[in-house]
Amino acid sequence: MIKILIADDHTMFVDGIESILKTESDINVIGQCYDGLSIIPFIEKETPDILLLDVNLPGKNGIEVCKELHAKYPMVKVLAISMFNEESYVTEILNNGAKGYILKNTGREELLLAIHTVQEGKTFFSKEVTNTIMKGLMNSRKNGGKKTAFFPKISRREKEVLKLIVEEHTTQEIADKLFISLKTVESHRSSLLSKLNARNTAGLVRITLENKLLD
Amino acid sequence: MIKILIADDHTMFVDGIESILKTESDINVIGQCYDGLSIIPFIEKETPDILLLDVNLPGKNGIEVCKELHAKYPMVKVLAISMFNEESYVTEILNNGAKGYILKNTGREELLLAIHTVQEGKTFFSKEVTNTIMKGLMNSRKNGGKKTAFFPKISRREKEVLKLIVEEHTTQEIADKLFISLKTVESHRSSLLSKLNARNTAGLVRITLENKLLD
DNA sequence: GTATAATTGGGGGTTTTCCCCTATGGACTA
DNA sequence: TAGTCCATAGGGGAAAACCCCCAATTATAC
Repeated sequence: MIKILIADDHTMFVDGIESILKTESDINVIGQCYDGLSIIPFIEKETPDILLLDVNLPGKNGIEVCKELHAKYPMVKVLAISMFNEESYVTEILNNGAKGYILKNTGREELLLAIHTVQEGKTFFSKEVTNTIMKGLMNSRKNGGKKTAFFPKISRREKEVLKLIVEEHTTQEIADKLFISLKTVESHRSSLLSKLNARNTAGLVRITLENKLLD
Repeated sequence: MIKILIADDHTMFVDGIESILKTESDINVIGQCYDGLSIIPFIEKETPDILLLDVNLPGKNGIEVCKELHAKYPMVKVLAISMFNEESYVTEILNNGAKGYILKNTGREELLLAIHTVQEGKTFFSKEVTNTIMKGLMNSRKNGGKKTAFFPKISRREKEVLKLIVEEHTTQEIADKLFISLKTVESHRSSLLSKLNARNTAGLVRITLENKLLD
């Protein structure tokens, strides 16, 4: 019996996968998570064999979850699911320990095949994803590694602050929401201005949206 | 027996909905379409009671399909499904004859409720969508019901100021560039804040970019 | 195991934004 | 012709953002 945990913020999608898997006698869905933050606590209570993990999750994104999970619970096999065949997503989550990557437009048969393949300790990718990985490898050989990173890495906390800035909150409001001092938020703001090379809040918001830094 | 046609390009999602609906004795899924172009031909052969229609479809998008369908086959009730609670999507597809709009993060129970409600000839919206519609209505009443602008009209000068704000210029710099007084620019800023219903510069920039107000 | 980075926080100050008020001339329009 | 919007501009004040300085603790990476 393969124990599976599903993590996706789209309820209807989670219900859908569950309905598909329910008909399989050797698969047991032991739980659902609708955001990134609840996954680790769930696994601390009950360990699944496979985690079906959406790459774009609210709270804490799939890549971060995968990283943490791979360190703490390496026996849990992560099968990443995503709407997008995005090179950056694929590469990053695979680098963080995911055993497979399938797209949301793959069918029932392929989903079951992916689950069984991953359960046997092998890796599984959708056909389209395989192509993407190939392209990625070729590019990285051409320019010798990382081609992205136009921006210095933004930390977890900075990203939280940035999100609230974009949502029109003032520094004081952000401090209250995050239970930290006004001065700390000002620190993060100033790091963000410097890292993103912005002159003011307007620039912060523009650069964030134009480069989809919060997705 | 309610006959349903599902149209969504994400196979896994289609399978999911189908699995959910299969357990209902009064619902019969008569077909699946994975792109916009195949929907009308299908309906010409076999007419469903309800079309579960994804707003973002390859080939021909959901809004166009809905429009054509509403003209040719008004008896088919369209229940729009989308990943996004986007005001423009919601308003447009409802203006083109859709009977309901639900998000992909609504659960199994709500999906069934939506189907039964629409089948009775009533309309159904997710809670979040209702709020979006309300906002849209308020805006469209303000500017006399024009469908293009969900925001009050922004004047030529205001647009110039807005552009410079997004480009990270301060009020003083904008005044110098446009050869007008600081106070005048402040006037325009404050009109913009009020018209776009923003709290601060961050909101101004976010709303501008999200709604492509400068294109 | 030692750098490096992240997170936290404070003092003190300047600049910018935001808000209230008023006001005038011109252009469009009901 | 009166009413409304637009663009212009100012006084005065409160709030927010931005800029230096600094420093402690904790992660994380190499």
